[in-house]
Amino acid sequence: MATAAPVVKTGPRERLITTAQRLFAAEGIRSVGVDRLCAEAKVSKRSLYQHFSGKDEVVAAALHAQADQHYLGLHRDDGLPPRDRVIAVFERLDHRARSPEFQGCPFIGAASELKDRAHPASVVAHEQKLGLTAHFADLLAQGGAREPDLLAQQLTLIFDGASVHGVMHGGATPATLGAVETLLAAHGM
Amino acid sequence: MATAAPVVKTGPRERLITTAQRLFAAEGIRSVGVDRLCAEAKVSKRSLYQHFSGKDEVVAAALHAQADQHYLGLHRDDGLPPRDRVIAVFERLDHRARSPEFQGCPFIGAASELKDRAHPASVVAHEQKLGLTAHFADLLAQGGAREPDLLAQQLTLIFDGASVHGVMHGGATPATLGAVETLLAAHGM
DNA sequence: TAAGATGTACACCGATCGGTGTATATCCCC
DNA sequence: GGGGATATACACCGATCGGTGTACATCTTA
Repeated sequence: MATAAPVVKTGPRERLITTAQRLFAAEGIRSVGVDRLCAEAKVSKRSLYQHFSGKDEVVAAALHAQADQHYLGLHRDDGLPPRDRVIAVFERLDHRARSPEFQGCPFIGAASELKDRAHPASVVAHEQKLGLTAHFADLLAQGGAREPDLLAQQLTLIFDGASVHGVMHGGATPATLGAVETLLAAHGM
Repeated sequence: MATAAPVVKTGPRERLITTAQRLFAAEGIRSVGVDRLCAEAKVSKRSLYQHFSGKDEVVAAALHAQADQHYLGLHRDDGLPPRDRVIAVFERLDHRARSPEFQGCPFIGAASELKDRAHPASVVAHEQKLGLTAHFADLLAQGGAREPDLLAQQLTLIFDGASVHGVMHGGATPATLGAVETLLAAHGM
C-alpha cells in the first residue's frame, strides 16, 4: 500500500496559480475576485496574502508559470528540421483554437485587459511575446532564411492575429498556414 | 453674435458614449464603474438607465459608434488604386500605433476582456472584424488579386497582430508593411 | 401658460471588491 | 514530545460595484 495515493499533494501556492490560470482565462482577470479565487483553489485568503503581496502578484505569477507551459507546449522539439518546427507551432495553435474552451492567448488577454504596461503581469506578457519572436528568429536562422529577425516579427504578427481570430470568432484559423508558408517562401525558406 | 457659441450641445447619450470610449480604451471596461462614467460624462446616473438597459448596453453602444468612426478613419477613400488603399490602411494603423495614447484596437480589447461571446459588445466587435475582412476582400477583388477572400483573411491576421503588437510593446510595427507587401505579391497584386 | 417629457440630485440597496486582524489547527523537524 | 512554521476559519474594514426610488428642476410644445 505504499503507492496508494495518486493525489499530487500540491501546496497552496500551486493551487492558487493553476486555479488563477483557469479562472482568468475563462472569465477575465478583473472579473474574478480574490474571494472566489481562494474558494475554488481551496486556499484560505490569509494564505494567499502570505505567498503573494496582492492580487496583482498572483496574476503575474500565474502568467509567468503559464509562459513556461505555453512555450514547452508550442515549441516542443520533435527532431524536425527548422522549417517544420515553425510550421508545427502554427499547427498546434490552430489545433488549440479548435477547442471550444479556447480563450485566446493568455498574454494578449492580460495585456489587453490590464492596459497599464507597468503592471507586473503586463511585463511578463511582454517578455513572453519577445521570447516567441526570439524563438522564431532562432529557428529561421537555423533554416537559413533571409532576414530571420524581420521574418520572425512577421510570424509573430500572424501568430497573434490567429490567436485574436480564435478568441473573437471561435474555431480554426484556415488562412494562417498559407500566410506562414508564403512569408517563409519569400525569405527563401 | 449669432454664431457665438462653439459648444456643440450634445445630449446625455452622446456624452456617455464618447466618455465610455475614452475611459474604456484607457483603463478597460470592467475597471470603469457606472458612477465614474456618469461623473466624467456629466450625466446623472438616472439618465444613463433611461437611455440604456444597463452597463452592458452602454459598452455595446460605445463600441458600435466606434466601429463607424474606426471604419471611416482607416478606410477613407482617397481616390487611390485598390492596392494603395490596402497599404494605406496599414500605414494609418502604424501611424496610430506610434501615438503614446494608443491603446490597441478597441474591438480586440473588448472581446479579450469580456470573454463571453454572447455579450452584446462582443457581437459588435465580431461584426466589425468581419467588416474589416470584407472590406479587404472588396479592395483585393477590385485590384485583381488571386483568391481575394483568403488573402483578405490573411491581411486581417496581420492587422490584428499589429494592433496587439502596438498595445503590448508600444510604438510602431516595422515588420507589418513588409508582410503585407509579400502577401499581396504572392497573390499577384 | 399648462402639461408632459426629459434631465438632475441624492439617498439608498445588497453584493462584492481587495485586504487585514485574530485565534486555532496541523504539520515537520529537532 | 515540544516548538516553530504553515495553514485554516471567520469576522471585519472602507470602498466600490451595478442598479433603483423619489422628489425637484428644466425644456419643449401645444
